[in-house]
Amino acid sequence: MRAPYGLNILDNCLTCSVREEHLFCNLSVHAGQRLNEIKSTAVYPKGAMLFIEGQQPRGVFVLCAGKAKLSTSSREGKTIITKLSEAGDVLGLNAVVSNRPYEVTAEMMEPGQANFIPRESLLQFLREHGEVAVRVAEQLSRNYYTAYEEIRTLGLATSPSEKFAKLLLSWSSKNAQNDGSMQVKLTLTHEEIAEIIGTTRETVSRLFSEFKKRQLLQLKGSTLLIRNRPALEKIVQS
Amino acid sequence: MRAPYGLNILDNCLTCSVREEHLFCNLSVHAGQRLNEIKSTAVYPKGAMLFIEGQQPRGVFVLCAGKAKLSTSSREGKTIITKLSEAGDVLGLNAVVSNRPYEVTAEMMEPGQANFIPRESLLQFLREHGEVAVRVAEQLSRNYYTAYEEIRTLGLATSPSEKFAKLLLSWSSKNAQNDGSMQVKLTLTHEEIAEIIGTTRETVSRLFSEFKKRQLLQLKGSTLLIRNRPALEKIVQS
DNA sequence: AAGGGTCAGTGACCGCAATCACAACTAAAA
DNA sequence: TTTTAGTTGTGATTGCGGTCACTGACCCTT
Repeated sequence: MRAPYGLNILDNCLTCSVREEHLFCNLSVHAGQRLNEIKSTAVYPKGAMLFIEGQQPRGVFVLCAGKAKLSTSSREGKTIITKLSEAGDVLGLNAVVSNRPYEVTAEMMEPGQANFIPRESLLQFLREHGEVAVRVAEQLSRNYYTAYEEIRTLGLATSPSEKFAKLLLSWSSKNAQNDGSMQVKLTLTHEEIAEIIGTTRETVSRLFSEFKKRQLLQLKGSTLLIRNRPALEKIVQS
Repeated sequence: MRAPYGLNILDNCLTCSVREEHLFCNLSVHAGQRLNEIKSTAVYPKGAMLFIEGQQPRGVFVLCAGKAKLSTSSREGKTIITKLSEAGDVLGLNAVVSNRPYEVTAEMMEPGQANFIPRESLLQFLREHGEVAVRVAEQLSRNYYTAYEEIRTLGLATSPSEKFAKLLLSWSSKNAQNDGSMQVKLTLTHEEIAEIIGTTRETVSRLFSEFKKRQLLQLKGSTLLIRNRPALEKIVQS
């Protein structure tokens, strides 16, 4: 079966491999079946908005394929990206649980697929399955810690170079190689990186130049190669 | 009964007036009794640390009297205050629920009193009382929204004056008067205000001077009088 | 009254990053 | 191909706010 945007629709993208620890993984058979009944799958093009900051919460989205960025904007148009989400992540959970407007905008960064679970169905489901409700609480707590990390980055780091180094390290730790250096596929524009670390596009551009000159990183096409991790760590806490 | 620090010890400061909506308010009789058994009350002097960032979570503190400030610091000593807590607030909940280190330091800003509930007792209590567990989830969600507001302030507001104006407004909205102007008791030092809005003591001092000159506020002793709320709102979104 | 401590106000200096402006480059569309 | 839109590199300029330094006000202790 062939879907638009060159994606293969997955029959049931809630299915998880055994090792995964996502919110809806490893449920009881009964809970899994019920979940399948209340979810609906859809395919989204690049740029699609799953939901927008300020909207009343309709439900949660479980990302199956593709990446999404979560962001908030001020009235004057300044935007910060607070999180990059990947397959397995649950989006909009806080808003749904607390019945407040979505606090962020979720936009697909590439074509992808997501399961949608309407608010009322989910809440009913949680009432029926206490085991899952506990998982939700844990997920909320994890979200809180992520937010707190963000606060520390924005509030404690002084210079853009410090935040940039921190970002690079967070990327490289996810893709650690066995040898010293490590590489990441760079899918973000300078503009987007700027929105993550709270600076301007030009500054990001200059930071890349500077870090290249200082042998901290290297670019081969869109592949980012971290050359000197210890030096980056030193910049972070300088 | 007379306690040190000029405080009267409250027999049971978990008791709430009917209107209050705190975490442990309006519980069932049974739950309330159980809670009383596992809590212990203590009195703290100004400057006392209830817990420190990075410590393993021992339990939660329910503030009964006095104010506390929650803060995080970087290794180099820079500090940001993320929240000012008052009577009724529950401190350390996230760390206890998720069993991660306290993410903040909680310091008494004035002499006060708090109930301590050990981690294991609380978790057991929550398992026994599903009703309360739900309340906890809601509280966690509220904490998350507070954190998100902080992110917006730090990430989207550009100038210190913007953040300062935002802070003043958040104070004045809590103490709105029927006439146009509104007043607040100012208990924070310039240094502390600086740590809230992420700038330096000197800048805060200059902001006070500037805002006084522009007729936005006025100081009578330690009483802060907001003179021109609309103008402040304009600064926030400028 | 004298001393030490914290806190507040203000001037001088200066460095960093935002802003503006423009050119070079890439990649997909016509 | 040519066009067009989006992205990136870099120079010049400038202003804001951090840093340093010092003074004065206030409070508490001795």
